[in-house]
Amino acid sequence: MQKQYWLVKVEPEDYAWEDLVRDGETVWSGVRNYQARNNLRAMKAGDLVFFYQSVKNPQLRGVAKVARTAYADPTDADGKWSAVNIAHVGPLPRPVPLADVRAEPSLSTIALIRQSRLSVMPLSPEEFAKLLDMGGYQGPFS
DNA sequence: GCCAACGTTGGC
DNA sequence: GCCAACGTTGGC
Repeated sequence: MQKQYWLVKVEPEDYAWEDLVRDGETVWSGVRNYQARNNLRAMKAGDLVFFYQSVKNPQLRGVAKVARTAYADPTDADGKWSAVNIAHVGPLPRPVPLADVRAEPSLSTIALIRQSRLSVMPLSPEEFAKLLDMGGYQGPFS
C-alpha cells in the first residue's frame, strides 16, 4: 500500500507543536466535521502528517505520523466521531508560514488554501515533498 | 476585533 | 428540498 500524506490543523492554545514534542504521541480527537472525519478514517499506520499551527502565527511546524488508525473518539459520547493517534517525527528547521504556501504557485491547489476551514486534509506526494523542501526538512521519517 | 467563508439548523 | 438565520473557523 502506497503511503499517504496528510495535514492536520490545530490552534496552539488547544494543542501546540511543543506539546507533541513533549508527549511523543497524542490522541487526535475532537474533530466535528464530516469531511475531516472521513479523512481521519482513511489514515493508515505510518502515513506522514504535517502539523499546521492555525490562527496565531499560522505556519507549518513539523512532521508527525499516524501511530494508531481511527477508533471511536473518546470525547464523543454518541460514538459518531473518530480519533486517531499521531506521533512526533521531527520539526521543520524553517517553519513554513501560510503566506509562503499561498505565494508558491505549485501549491495553488492545496486544500489548505482552497478549503481554509478544513482541519484534516490529504496532501499529494508532490505537495508533501514541496512543503518538506520549503521547511528544510532532511528526515528521518521514522 | 473584524469579517469572509462555509457548515449546520430548522421553518416551511 | 429550499433557503434564511445562525454559529464557527481562521486569516488578517
